[in-house]
This record gives sequence, structure tokens and C-alpha cells, in this order.
Amino acid sequence: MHGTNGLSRTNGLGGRRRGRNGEAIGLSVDFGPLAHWVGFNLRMAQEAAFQAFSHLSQEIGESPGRFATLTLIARNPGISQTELSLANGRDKSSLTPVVEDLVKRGLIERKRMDSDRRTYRLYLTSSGKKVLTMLTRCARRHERNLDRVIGERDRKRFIQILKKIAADLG
Amino acid sequence: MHGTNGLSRTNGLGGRRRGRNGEAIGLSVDFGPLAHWVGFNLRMAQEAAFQAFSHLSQEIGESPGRFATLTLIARNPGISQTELSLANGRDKSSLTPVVEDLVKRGLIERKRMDSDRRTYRLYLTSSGKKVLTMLTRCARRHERNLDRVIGERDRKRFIQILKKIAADLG
DNA sequence: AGCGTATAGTTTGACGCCCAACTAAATGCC
DNA sequence: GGCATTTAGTTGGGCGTCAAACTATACGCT
Repeated sequence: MHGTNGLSRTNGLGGRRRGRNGEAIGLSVDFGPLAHWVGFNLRMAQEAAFQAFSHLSQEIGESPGRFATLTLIARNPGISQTELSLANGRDKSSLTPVVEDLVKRGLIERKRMDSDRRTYRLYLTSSGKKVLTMLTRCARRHERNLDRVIGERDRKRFIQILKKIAADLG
Repeated sequence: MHGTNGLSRTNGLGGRRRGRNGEAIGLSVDFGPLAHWVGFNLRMAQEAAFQAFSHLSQEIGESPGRFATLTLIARNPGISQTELSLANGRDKSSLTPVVEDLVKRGLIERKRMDSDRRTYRLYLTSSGKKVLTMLTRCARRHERNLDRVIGERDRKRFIQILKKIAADLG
């Protein structure tokens, strides 16, 4: 160890680098304009939140990506895969393997429609409902953690802004 | 088309579904608890912002992921790959192909250290600086768009909260 | 009825990411 | 000096994602 290691990730603002002879060194990194930009911080926050939820949901043996999918099916029984993928913000092709897996594991059911034999309709099975209940508990715990970080005062406004970003840039 | 299609993505809040006989249908989707949860909205916002920047940066023929990497090298000349990956919030192994590509295209330079022959030090080349300048212009445009959506009044606080989430959950 | 167009879902290929295992080099301890 | 431990970076496997091409159904117009 030569003194160039041991990066601290703690200081949220890009810390000053303490260049000796023009070289950059550890212990703090200059984030430059990244520190003030929304895009970068949005990515870092999302990543951190996702990781945290991922750990929680892994405790009950479910992948975090399944959660939004199951919730949306539960709230919109009979939803089609395309509608689902739009609501979930993913390409419809990404949904194919997910749906396959959920069907195989008996968490959801797909039915062909009579009137339009192209579309499927998706429904939660009772075992899917059980899993969703557990995942939801998990998510609530996660949300409580986030709420503590954000603070009750700013929470509503914060979510409003997130929604606005998703809507206006979509 | 049977009336079950044409999902509207516009209404940010999970709209009411208009179930006829218990079936869910298009035109609006019930997001249930997802609508109020930070995690979901964080993901949607990040995805939207990323997509938007991706389109902008593709106009100048660069992948959006390169941007933070180049900026961090520019601000911290001689940074090591591990430091870089930490600052950037990615696994160090993800950096290997990126660095390879950037070196091959002449945007950065790697030098072995004499004192510790395991670590590389990364530097921007002059052509790398040119590319970064273009990318930065691009990013500023992107940020202006985001600022318009967020509003100048909330911007500072918003970024503060994002930073706090990344720091506290990291 | 028939043909062109639109739509639902799948397939394929590429990419970026993580994690775990690995190699090479440095450090610490005896 | 020698050997266990730590560290920097790479490799390989797997996963989730997108975009484009594809299949099949449905719709509209004449």
C-alpha cells in the first residue's frame, strides 16, 4: 500500500484531490461537474436503492425485478404483456422470459383471449399472491429506510419531481 | 383493435382501471402502491433521463456510459482503475473492457507504475479531451432539459436528497 | 373476399453489468 | 529469505436490457 489507495466514497461532494506533483491520488476524488449534475446523481441514487432492495428481496429468494411485474398484474388482472411492459418502463421483449419464468413457477397464469388471439391476459395465481405479499412487506421495509433518508418533509415533493422527470422525458 | 389497447402512458399517477366485469383494461393502468413508492419512481426517472442522454450522446457517436468515466479521468489524472470504478459506482471488472476500448481508440493512456507494478494510472490524451468537451456540451444540454423539468427552486434540494440516498444506502 | 397495414408476442444478437474465481504483484510477519 | 495475506486488474458465466427482425393474428379499405 503506497498511500494512493483507500478511496473514501463517503464525501458526497467531489472532494478536493490533493495532487502532489500534478498526480491525482486516493482518499478523495474530484467529481468535477458530475457532482452538480442531476443525471449522475440520479443514477447513483437509483443504483444504491436498487442494491438495497435487491439484498432485502434476496432474503426471500425472489429477484427484485419481479416485484413491479407482480404488483402490476395484481392491480390490473387480465393486463396484456404489452401494456405491462409499457407501465413497467421496459421493452416488451424483456418481458417474455420473465413471464415464462413466472408461469413455470406457478405465480401467474396466462390466458389467450377469444376475441383477439394474439394477446395474452395475465392473472396472479393464489401462490403468486402469497409471494407478492411477502415481496410487498419487503418493499415496505425498504421504503421506510428510504423515507428515513429523505425525510418526511421532502418526500412528497421528491416523488412528484421523479414522476415529472419520467413523464416529461418519456 | 378491440378497445383493450392503446395504453396511455401519460398519467403519472396510476390511473383508475375501468374494469367491466373484473377484467382490467387499457387506457389506464393502476399502479397501486408503486405510485407512492420512492424506489419505483426513482427507477422510472433514472431510466427516462438515461434514455434522453443516450439519444443526445449518440448524435456525436459516443456511448453514454463513457461520459462519467472520461470526466473522472480528466479531473483525476493518474487515477487507478479501482478508484475509478468505485467513484463511478461500478464493479472494477466492468471497467476492463471500457478502458480497453478507450485506449484502443486513443482517448486515454495507461501507464504502469514503477513503485507498484500492479496498478495502472489513467490519463486523458488530447484527443480524449476533445471528445470529452463534446460530451460535456451534450451533457449540459441534457442538464438544462432536466433543470427545466425540475424547476430552479427545487433543484438544489433534489440533488442533495439524491446524494444522501446514494451515500446512506451505499 | 383480398390485400396492405397495424398490432401482440417471440426470437436473436449485442451490450453492460455483477459476482466469483483467477493471476500477478506487494506487504507483513517470522 | 520465505510464506501467508492483501491488493490491482482480468477472465468467465450469468442475467437483464434494448433494438431489430420475425410470426401470427386482426383490421380496414376497396
